[in-house]
Amino acid sequence: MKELEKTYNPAEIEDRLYRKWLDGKYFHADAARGKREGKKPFTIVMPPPNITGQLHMGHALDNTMQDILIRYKRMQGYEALWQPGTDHAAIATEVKVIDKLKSEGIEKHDLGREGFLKRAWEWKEEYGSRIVKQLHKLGSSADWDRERFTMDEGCSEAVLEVFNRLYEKGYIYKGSRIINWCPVCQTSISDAEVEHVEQDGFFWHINYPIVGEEGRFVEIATTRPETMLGDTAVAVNPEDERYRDLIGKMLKLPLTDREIPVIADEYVDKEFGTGCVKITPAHDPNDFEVGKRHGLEEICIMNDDATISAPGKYQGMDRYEARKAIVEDLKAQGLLVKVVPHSHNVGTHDRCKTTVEPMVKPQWFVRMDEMAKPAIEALKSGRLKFVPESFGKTYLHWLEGIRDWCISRQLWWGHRIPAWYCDDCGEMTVARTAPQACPKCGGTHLRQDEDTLDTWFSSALWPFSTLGWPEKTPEYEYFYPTDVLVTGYDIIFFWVIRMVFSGLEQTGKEPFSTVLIHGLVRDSQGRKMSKSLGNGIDPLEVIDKYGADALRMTLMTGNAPGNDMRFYWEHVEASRNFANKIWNASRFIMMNMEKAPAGEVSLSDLAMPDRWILSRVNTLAKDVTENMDKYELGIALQKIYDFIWEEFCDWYIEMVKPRLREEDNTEKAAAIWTLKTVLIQSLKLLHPYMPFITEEIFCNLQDEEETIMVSAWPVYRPEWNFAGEEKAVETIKEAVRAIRNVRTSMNVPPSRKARVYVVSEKEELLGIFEKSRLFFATLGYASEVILQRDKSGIGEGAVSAVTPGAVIYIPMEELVDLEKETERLKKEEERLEKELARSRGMLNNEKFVSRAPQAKIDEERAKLEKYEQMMAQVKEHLAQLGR
RNA sequence: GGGGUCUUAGCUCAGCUGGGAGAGCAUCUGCCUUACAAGCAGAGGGUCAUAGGUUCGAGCCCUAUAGGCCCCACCA
Repeated sequence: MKELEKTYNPAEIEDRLYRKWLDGKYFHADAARGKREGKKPFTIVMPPPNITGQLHMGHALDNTMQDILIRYKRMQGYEALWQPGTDHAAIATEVKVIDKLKSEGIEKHDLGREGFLKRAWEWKEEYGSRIVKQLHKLGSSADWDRERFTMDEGCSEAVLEVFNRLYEKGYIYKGSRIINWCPVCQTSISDAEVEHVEQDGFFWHINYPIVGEEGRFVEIATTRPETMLGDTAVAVNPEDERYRDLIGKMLKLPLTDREIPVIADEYVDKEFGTGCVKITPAHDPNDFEVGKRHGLEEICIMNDDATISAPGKYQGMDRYEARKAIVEDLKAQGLLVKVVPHSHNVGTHDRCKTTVEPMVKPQWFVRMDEMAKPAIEALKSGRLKFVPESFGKTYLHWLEGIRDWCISRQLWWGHRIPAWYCDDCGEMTVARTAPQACPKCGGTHLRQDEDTLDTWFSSALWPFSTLGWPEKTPEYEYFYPTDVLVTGYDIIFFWVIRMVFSGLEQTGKEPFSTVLIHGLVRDSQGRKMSKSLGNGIDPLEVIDKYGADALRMTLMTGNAPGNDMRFYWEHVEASRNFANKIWNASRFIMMNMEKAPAGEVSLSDLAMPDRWILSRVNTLAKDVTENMDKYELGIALQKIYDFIWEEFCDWYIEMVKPRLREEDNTEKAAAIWTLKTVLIQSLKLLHPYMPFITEEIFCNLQDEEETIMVSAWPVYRPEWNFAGEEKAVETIKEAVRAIRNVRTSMNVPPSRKARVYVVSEKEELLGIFEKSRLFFATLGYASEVILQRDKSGIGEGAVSAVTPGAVIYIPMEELVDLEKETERLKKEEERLEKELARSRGMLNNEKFVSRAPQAKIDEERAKLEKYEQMMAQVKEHLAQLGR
């Protein structure tokens, strides 16, 4: 045991302790050891941060929650594995690397695929570990020895295996379908990556002339006039009387020399627009479907960069430029009927915010219908559950309406699609390894597909690929399926759902049983933290200034699952203050431990307050455990906070001080033993939340254990339950509060001590005060405590305070202000009156008495009795004062 | 259009299976009481959005309404 510094200095402590934990291998989980020692596994896979990423508040919250759960379970004796790793983040990384190359004056395509990938790997080596180091600063107790990367050998192996299996099963196919194309990133993206943004635009009403009927037109309305170059029909609703005669007629497509038919399709809403819709199968997902139904030609009119490819005057123009030109030309030809302002949802690429261009391209897809079913069943059966539950609905809703997943990306950084094409016969071969020759014609000129896989394809396998799957490794056997997945609600679609169906399909099991969802950390004004706004708070800055424990505590207090929270520096300060509080309480306790009398202390030696606090911390352990098991991390923390600050520091330590000043005796020894014991219990309960400060104090406090990290989690002990003492101490506390209250209202300074009379007819109650005499006097600023059965000898100038079962008198001759005293008593009378009315109302209600649980009724009766007693006392006093 | 969620003290938020409304910060009043002024002791402050309903009893459950936020969706 050594002395602590006078003020808590996190910076000095945190790095040292983290190093110690790493060196001690405390984060390491081991399947063999777990099995050998008969421990139950507990596993969390860390959502792999992008290698492009820097630690932000979202990571800090996400990882704090995981660390809390892992540390908790580890202390409970589980073989707790927190599996970390990083994600190659296909698009994000590719963009970064391209930017870096540009700054060197190099274009991606100048380097070629090989050269580019070499640079990308270099980039990964340089920056990929940055975020991992930042997670260390947070105190994350992940098993870093097992750190994985979505593109490492094992994970790539898993990707190959899954791709092949799904292909063999017919769940992966290649096809020319309409997909979302990002003209800036020059790649296809999945539906989940499209963000719909409300934009102000226009409805252009355009007349399409009817062939052979001079002067007759069909008026269509469109928000995207430029796509008319790719129109291959105009559709009306078959039920629409207005246009029935038009069906089958041909229209002259303005600005082109093409003629297109009028077709009938249910898709058209009679009520919307003009009831006539131009159909552009190659550039609109709905039109694509209509086109398929009617066998329409798909005319692609755009290049990959969204410039017009259709031959003619618009060729080469950007899509918006072309829009302008086309509108002008239509106007010139008198075909533009009107322009109506119209706001509508526009699909944008979530990463770069570019407006997505629907395009028909050959891409790879995963069929979702079959795999969605078991994923839906997993939730419905309860094998998979969300916390909070409401997110289960989001999950179901998405799965029930799921469409095939476009998994091919026109990027270089990622897992290359394992398909090879024969130059000789055109045969396509999907395989686990590059085929030597074409299986059909035997040709040896094989080219691998140029595309790579959606980055989420590999993340979807993360819970098992990181454990060695498809090999049946000891880790996979022991730790899989994992237990909890912790993540934000914003990536349920991207990731959680895909992990669930992948896990079910490949391993036959849900990859985890619980999904713990948290919200966003917003700025103090409630805005999302973002780079563009510049309102982000850097978690590392918070750690530097206040320590990781304070940051963690800030993120966890008052945070309920799924709810967003706001970040305030004031909250960090409050957390820091709490750390300081514990620090100083510990300092005080250790100071006294040095002066502790020798000898063993047994439970029977404990005084009333000792038993009280021991009983309280015992209950706390039980409550906190229950809350944590229900993932109510914020509630558990609040309880720990309240216990340490109020019950332990403000009450117990103060109660014990007088005893600590005495000569060595059993009572003093008992106090010191209790202080130490309760502190240790508290530190353990707090450790998952504030790992550093608890470890530092724990290690200075005792010599038996090397770390709090793997010390035993407090469990409820029946022998520490002292219900009688709990009640007794509550009585004393009420009396103390009453005294303080009276004194404050009389403006009596604490330095002025006074005699305190406790008057009660109850022997038992006087007995409690007798036992508490010493600390009661200190807490109540008493020069002397006098216990008696009646009011004799107290004199006139005494103020009084009514507590249940006893009345307290404090002689304050010259300080007594009759007016104030009366006022105080009247107020008390009023309060009691209300309570009595409430209580009597309940008990006089026959239905309450007949239907409420007996315990509730008894409780209420006891209260009534108590209030009646107190009321009688108050009235008596008022009478004495002549009021 | 569908779904979710929120509305509780001046501010930010908790409130577990329904049983006397809580915390932090802020405000006010006293205190440097030898662990802590990053502290101690007190105090004020809430028709729990509104209206119905269920119940002996509702901040909590049900219905509707208003407002905020979010997600999903193919109305061109």
